[in-house]
Amino acid sequence: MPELPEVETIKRTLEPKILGRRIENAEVFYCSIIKCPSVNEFVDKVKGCSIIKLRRRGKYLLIDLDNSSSMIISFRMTGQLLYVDKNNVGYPYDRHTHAVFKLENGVELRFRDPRKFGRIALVKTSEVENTKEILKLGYEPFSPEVTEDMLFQFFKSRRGKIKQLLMDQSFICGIGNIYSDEILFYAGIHPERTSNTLTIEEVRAVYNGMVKVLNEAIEQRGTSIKDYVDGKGDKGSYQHLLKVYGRKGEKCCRCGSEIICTKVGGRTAHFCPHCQK
DNA sequence: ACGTTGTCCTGTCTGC
DNA sequence: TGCAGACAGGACAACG
Repeated sequence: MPELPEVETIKRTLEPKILGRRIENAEVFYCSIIKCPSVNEFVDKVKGCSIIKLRRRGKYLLIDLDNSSSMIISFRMTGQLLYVDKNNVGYPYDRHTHAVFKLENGVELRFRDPRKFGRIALVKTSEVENTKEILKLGYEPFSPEVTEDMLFQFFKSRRGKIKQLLMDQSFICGIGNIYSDEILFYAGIHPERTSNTLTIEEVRAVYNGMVKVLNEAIEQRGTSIKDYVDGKGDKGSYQHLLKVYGRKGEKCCRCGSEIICTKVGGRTAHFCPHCQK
């Protein structure tokens, strides 16, 4: 679930709570969430370290520690990283809590994930950019290199469906199923349009939609449809502003036609058949 | 090189 | 009501 706006919100909500805090202990209850190294080694290395920096790359959250190692956290569909303060630290772990970081002053960071798809890797900070996960990421959507012209050239060079290209993390990272639908609605582009058929005007609309939708979603602190909550356990509110995602059968806010839902590359795609060509 | 499909999991929704 | 099956926001491997 967490796409760029959600991971950015998790980062922003955790930062003031955990920056500079020492990890006194760590416990892992579901071993598969630790991608590397071994669970024992992970716990040993993390123990006693202070958190010196939080970063986001695409949909990954990076937590730098003061022993020159970094956690690379992937939330996948249902992962959560929750700050638990002193008043709630006695609250028992539920069955979806797979790892706990006990911080100084008796507070905790709990990693929950009902679907168990989320992963945490621990690597040398200097090697973060060379890990398989991070290496394959393309541009950040707000990077200055991403421009209308750059998008136009890229779309021209490919023949995939526009929705799938927007979700291709090796091109632009951070956009998933929800925001690709919303961006394409904004742009008035059908999700199955072959990318090289887009005119420069249409690409401009996609670019503007990407910037607008992602910025608004960050402002609204993400989209909470099911599981997503930020680092403090609070829901976001962009779900109220979604125009097409999850609105199958409802009327398009622009033209009143019925929003429909199909599959594009195995993923659900919501769109207005009248507004999106 | 690219696109498609299956897999990892559990919770929830849909339809019979 | 109960239950089986479909389906879910992601990423990756295997295959054609």
